[in-house]
Amino acid sequence: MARNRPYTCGLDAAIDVVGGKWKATVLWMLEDQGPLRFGELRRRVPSVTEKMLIQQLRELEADGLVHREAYHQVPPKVEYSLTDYGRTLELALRPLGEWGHQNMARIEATHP
Amino acid sequence: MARNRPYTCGLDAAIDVVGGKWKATVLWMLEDQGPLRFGELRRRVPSVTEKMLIQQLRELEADGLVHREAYHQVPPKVEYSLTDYGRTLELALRPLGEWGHQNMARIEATHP
DNA sequence: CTCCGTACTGACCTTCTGGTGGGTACCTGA
DNA sequence: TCAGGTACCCACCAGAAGGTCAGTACGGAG
Repeated sequence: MARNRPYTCGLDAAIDVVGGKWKATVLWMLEDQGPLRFGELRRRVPSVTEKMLIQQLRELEADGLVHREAYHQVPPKVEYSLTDYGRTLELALRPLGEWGHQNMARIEATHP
Repeated sequence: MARNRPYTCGLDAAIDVVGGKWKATVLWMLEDQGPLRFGELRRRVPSVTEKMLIQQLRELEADGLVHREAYHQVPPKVEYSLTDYGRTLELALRPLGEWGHQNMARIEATHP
């Protein structure tokens, strides 16, 4: 995402954090469906590529929104979950998600 | 913004609409400071370029979020304001804006 | 002994966003 | 006559975001 510092308002900052193409979806999934393994997450967001999903997860992890738990097994197993901080973001995103849900038809119609 | 249809959740759709670099700020300004002329808007969002501001306004207008009122005068005068639909979006964005405001220090620290 | 599944990594390429620097038309005031 | 202010438009370009395709390590199944 294009950085825009210093932020003129909280909205800038928030969009900076959650503006990646898949981040909101990942946050949503992790809140909605509990901790998920990498592969599970991937299967739930069908059109995302592995590289993209990893990239977004790494960024979310670096921002402290997502926790990564690796189990040292073979085959490898890694679980992703929301941190408390991540949960506060998800909460703040709810109204926006509902807005999008309610207006989806209109958005699809007017938005190129 | 990168389109992501069909949307997997309302959040996708909403971010698609509001994800432009300056859109949230413009929405915010128009709600907060009433109808504004092009030049006023420009002065309130200092780092935006004219081209970008116009582009974002056009898109917001096409999405039905912003109303454009041109007065046929010389020198030209154009006023931008939120539509009712735009106001509902602004409302849905509030919690996110507050989240960003409250966590701005953390965001600036952890976010590259 | 080769193939499968897991969770990645890296090189490379394409698409899109945002930025620069020019130009337009019109009237006003100096 | 000529600069100044308004609200734009257009061609071009740089860099970031996103995508494709290949490859890695490890053990178990066949």
